[in-house]
Amino acid sequence: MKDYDPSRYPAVAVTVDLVVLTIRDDELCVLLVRRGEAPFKGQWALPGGFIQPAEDLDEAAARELHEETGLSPQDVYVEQLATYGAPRRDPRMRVVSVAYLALAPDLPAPQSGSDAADARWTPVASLLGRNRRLAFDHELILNDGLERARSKIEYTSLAAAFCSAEFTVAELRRVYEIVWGITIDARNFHRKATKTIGFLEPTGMTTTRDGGRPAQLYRRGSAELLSPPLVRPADHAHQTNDQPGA
Amino acid sequence: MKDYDPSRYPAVAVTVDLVVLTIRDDELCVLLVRRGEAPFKGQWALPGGFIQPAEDLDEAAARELHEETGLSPQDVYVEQLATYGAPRRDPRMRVVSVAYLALAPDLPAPQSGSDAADARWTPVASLLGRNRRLAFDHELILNDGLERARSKIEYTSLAAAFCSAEFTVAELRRVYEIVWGITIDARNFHRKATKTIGFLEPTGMTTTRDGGRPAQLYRRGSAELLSPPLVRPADHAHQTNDQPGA
DNA sequence: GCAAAAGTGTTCTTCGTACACCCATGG
DNA sequence: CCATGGGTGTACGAAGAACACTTTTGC
Repeated sequence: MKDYDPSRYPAVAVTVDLVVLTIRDDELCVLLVRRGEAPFKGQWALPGGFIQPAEDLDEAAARELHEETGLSPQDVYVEQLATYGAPRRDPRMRVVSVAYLALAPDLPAPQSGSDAADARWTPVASLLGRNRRLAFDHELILNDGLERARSKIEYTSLAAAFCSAEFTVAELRRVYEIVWGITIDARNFHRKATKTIGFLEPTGMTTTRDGGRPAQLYRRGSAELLSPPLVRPADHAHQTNDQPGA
Repeated sequence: MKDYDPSRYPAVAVTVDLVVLTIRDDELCVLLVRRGEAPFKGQWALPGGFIQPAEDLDEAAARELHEETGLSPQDVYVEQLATYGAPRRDPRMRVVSVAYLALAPDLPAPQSGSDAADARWTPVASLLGRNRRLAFDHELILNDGLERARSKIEYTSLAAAFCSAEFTVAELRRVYEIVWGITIDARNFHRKATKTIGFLEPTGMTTTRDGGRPAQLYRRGSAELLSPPLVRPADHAHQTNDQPGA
């Protein structure tokens, strides 16, 4: 960052794009918006927008998230994912996009969308062999976000971000099963989750909403990191760019 | 990314900054350059510079790395770290900086520096209680890079990126000991490292450069991910933003 | 031979997995 | 009283930690 000569450098626009994940009807879903203008008019894209002069990147992500979903940051886990800046990723001009990953519980209203014309929760499984691709390089960003989420619930307590404020051990286990696409022994999971200190905080209440014997209700505990982690079988490598934390 | 009205959005400059780490004389060191102009004139900063019109972010990082160290990307591991864009992090104008983490073996020439006036390998330990702070928010970026590196060598084979092309198990163990700041049982480490398939590739050669009985020389294996990982004791949380991979 | 580092074997304990079994509710 | 899911006990085997011990060099 030496001599800055504006004539040598083109105008660069900086945007934030959001990979907002939730679990609906036992499926992992991502929030997509339909583009109203060119380029990629009519195609689905990740929600996002330009950063504003006075806001930090995290603030821009929180603002966009609120505009698209009506959610405030305390209800949702948000972390920076990665930044994408290939020269021609947007045909109009040079756009560098800072992507964020957000994990939300199943939302009462699908999306309020004070802003976006058409926003929708889309099961990620339905995007795999799809004809209609996502706009820009959003498919790449989405895949990076998915891998980050899959890897991060191993060693952090983030899986609880997919659950509502009070949840049962079985509901938490369903999160792992859906995000990882595997089945987990309910009894061993129960033992491990309840014995990991700081992971689950008992409320003293019970529920029978899942049928059968009443289950204890828990809140998210204070622990950020799980040690030992909850490891998934070593079939797919966890390969992304997030270290634990952020 | 709806209506783009340039008048509503200020000019934004995008830079890449590099956290280049190596091990010299049994210390973890970072490459710093001394700033020749205001702001922060005379202070130490991470190397970096503006992105150019036709290059992707990764290319910009590789170019800056080559300019500062003379190293080409195949000698060094490089991955994107995170992006920093607080409104006034650079007093001159709005600058969004995409930070990269690079891990290099101990370099024959400290730095060639065809470009930077004054570049130096600085032990990170010497930066802790230091009076002279780093320029901009580079201390924050450096800390994020350090935590990423510490966490990433647990579950990837990246520790070998700190070693020269051919290395012994003991030299690899020293990397872990230095980066994590702990001591590791040499015998158990040897067993674990040599039995992790894809981690080490035997060359058939031996060396006595570390004294004692001759040691086998190995090359970096093909494995990116280590399973099971080499876990450090659970004192400090590994908290960053890198998932394995990248 | 002695120091120093490489490398192997063994023991102990901890932890994950599999699964038998009991508990508490709704219908 | 039976189906359903919640929750506990236990046995087996794999893997990590600690450390005794052997190997191969330089001096």
